[in-house]
Amino acid sequence: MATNPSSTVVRAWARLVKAQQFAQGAIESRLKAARLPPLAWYDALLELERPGTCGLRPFELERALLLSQCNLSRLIDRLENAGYAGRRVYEQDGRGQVVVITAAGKSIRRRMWAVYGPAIQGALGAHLTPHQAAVLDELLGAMVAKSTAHQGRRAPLVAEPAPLHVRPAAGSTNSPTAQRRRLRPASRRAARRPS
Amino acid sequence: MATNPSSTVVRAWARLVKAQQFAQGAIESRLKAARLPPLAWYDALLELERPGTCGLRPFELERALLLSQCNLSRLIDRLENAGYAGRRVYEQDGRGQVVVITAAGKSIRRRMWAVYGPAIQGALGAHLTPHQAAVLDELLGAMVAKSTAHQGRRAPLVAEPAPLHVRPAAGSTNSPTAQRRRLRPASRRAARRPS
DNA sequence: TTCAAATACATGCAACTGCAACCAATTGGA
DNA sequence: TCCAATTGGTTGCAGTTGCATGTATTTGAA
Repeated sequence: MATNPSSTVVRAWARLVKAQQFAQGAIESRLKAARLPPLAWYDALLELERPGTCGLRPFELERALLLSQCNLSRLIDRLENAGYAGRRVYEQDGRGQVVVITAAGKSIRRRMWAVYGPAIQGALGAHLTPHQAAVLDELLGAMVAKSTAHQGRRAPLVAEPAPLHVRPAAGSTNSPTAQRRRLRPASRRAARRPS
Repeated sequence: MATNPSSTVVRAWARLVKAQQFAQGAIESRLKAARLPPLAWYDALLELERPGTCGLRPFELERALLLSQCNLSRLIDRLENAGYAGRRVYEQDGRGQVVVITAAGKSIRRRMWAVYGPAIQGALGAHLTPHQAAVLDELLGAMVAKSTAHQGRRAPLVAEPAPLHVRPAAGSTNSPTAQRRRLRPASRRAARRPS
């Protein structure tokens, strides 16, 4: 376990970092140029839209997004201030919450995908043949799976990144079952339009 | 160019992000546990140690490390405050500087590698066969090369991540040719031990 | 029943990042 | 020669992250 990596593994690691930084930089700057929210918002909104309309507990989002608890809490703040998500009390456990996506959240996610999708293609897809993409996908998938299973000290991580990106998401915007029992501190930061 | 990516490419992208985050998190936390500086310091010190003892201009480091200029300036501040690097005036151009690594910098880089190397192996190498590692390395290398060549609007990026990691680095710590003409503002932030 | 431990989430603080603005030296015409 | 444009680097500010801590609720065992 404490052995040194081969030079191939080291080079692969260096390139993994560079490739990710490069692609993320390009994507992030395209979103910014379109005056859209950052990537992290998209990921969160996508997760929230995924499981029907029931919403997600913050700690579930935390694992799905690989975020620390405190940062997730503040990300939800921002989404809430922007009107893209809302907090509901979790009836079965007074400590807990359920985070739900709003209609505006669904809308902005779709608008982001219109930029995000082509940006992925430009940063990754354009440089790979379909076969290369499949091989890369397989290798990285195996790595992620082993990482989460093996040394999964932080969190189990979401099982699959999953390709879902545009979906009807049948159901009403607000869950009628959540009765809004008022959330605890509620001393949230002042709202700021993401403009 | 504005086309949508295949679902395979999207999944590969999602996994690229997860794999990188996971590995980086694991590595970073191992360094922290060993009370060593963060990864970014290592990368910078490695670049500084690479080209003989002549040092590097900040804008060269900027491209090598994929950092913005303002952030690099502050990273150099931190390295300087920690005693791991120094600024020298660039005689041929009064605006410019040359950043050089100190003996302490070389020493800490080696101590970091003792943790960093095994951490790479644990986060990446342990999950890949040698053949898989070679394939991943190839694919990512091609991607990085195409990215930098194609839409290289930010910077040319370093040609090769290069495996060099433990090296004699023959030469004195301080270049005897730099005459220390005093650097401009010099109103640096107060030194803080990285401890 | 009661209370310590665990869980779910929030927040103060320091550090780090990106953006925009800035200053100084150099270059390149007119 | 002179001055506008460019290049090299720094800094103020606002926003984001990590760490440690705090608070409310629930669980579990005596």
